[in-house]
Amino acid sequence: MPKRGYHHGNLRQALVEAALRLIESKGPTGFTLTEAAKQAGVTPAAVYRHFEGREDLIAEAARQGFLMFADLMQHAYDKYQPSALAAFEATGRAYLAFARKHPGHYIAMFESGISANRTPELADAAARARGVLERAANELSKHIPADKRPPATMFSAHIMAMSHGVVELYARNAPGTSSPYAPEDLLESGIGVYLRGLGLIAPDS
Amino acid sequence: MPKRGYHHGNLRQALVEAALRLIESKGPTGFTLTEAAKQAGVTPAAVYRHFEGREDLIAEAARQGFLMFADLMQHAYDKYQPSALAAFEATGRAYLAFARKHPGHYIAMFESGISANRTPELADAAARARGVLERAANELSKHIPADKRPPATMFSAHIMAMSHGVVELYARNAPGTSSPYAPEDLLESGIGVYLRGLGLIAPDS
DNA sequence: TGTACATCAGTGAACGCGCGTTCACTGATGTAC
DNA sequence: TGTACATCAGTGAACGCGCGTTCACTGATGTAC
Repeated sequence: MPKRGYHHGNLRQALVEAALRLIESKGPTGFTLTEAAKQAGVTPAAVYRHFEGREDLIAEAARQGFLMFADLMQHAYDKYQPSALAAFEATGRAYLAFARKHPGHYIAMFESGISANRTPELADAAARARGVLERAANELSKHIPADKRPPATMFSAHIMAMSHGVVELYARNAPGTSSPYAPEDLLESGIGVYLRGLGLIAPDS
Repeated sequence: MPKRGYHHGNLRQALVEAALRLIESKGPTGFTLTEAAKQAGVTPAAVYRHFEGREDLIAEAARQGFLMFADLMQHAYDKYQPSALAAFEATGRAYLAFARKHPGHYIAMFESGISANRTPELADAAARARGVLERAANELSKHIPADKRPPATMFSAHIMAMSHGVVELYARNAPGTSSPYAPEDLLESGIGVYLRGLGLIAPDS
């Protein structure tokens, strides 16, 4: 962390990290260019050497998030290969694990109001994450008879929806909204029922 | 709409409605006390005759939303009785219909950062909405053999998660994030697979 | 019906604040010779 | 190695803005007699 001297060293990334910390602790609304600059030990004006403005900084945080997200899911998937089922389930668990471990990134990606199509770089990163889950769904769906197989994109959309819903409704919020179930259990059991519905798990287990 | 004269007539509700319009068009972040007052044809200071402040106004909008939400789901449920299955599916459709028809309310309820436990009134309204879905889930789960029946609260949590996820990921956003599927189809098919997984729909249909 | 009065919903001016952004600048760093 | 110079990352002051909130006030409305 070369900070001595007039120049910062790696201000761009320091700003992204400060932004992530702020987004995590204050929500996307509470995040402020000025505050991020202050946390990075720099004047607000310095931010404009590295980003076009506030939104651009959030977008970069989101982009890095999508890349990590994709890597994490890919890694989980690979680890449980060659079982398409186990690998798929691991991918689902990785979804929630990412949201828990990197809430700042998650919020920047999904709750900041930044469109995933804001820049080509951001769109690419988002598509890469989506691609991991879709490939996992695609592999898994080969185990369903072709005539009763839903499209893999629909299938993965269902899983993303349930995962995102669990994160938003049950894994966020400190107090109060408590459900009696741990988010992990909720998601795991929900995906289990769903996969049983697709005939991928034996009906009685 | 009695507006003539010095007094407004029904400023409290006019402010809630202005807030809903603003939240819908600008997001929870874009919503402003000052702007809501202006839209209601009134000085910002007048708001404080009816609400404690900005958050309190949003909370009231959310409260009204939860009540409407509960009514809408209850109505859908009643309409398809006595078939527990049809009634449950109708309730799921009502979820999405509400989110689509009343985006301002939906955002105030789920995306504004207002805790559902902020006031007893708000908590009651939220609990009432949750209760409708849980009763529907409970009725339906009676059709599952007791030994392989998941708790109705978990069951309804799964459905809420998937519904909320579909709303957030596929039913919001004007451009870009387009999935190839209509949110209604996505949710209906997702719930269908899920219910099949519970053994509530014949495995081959 | 008419008058006196209490209530209280809304006014308007003011506040302090932190925001995002701009600008001309400065001085540390890296490079060419 | 030493000097001259170009680059460019960060400064600091300033901007205009709209925010949420407060306050003493005013005047329309409703009520008692």
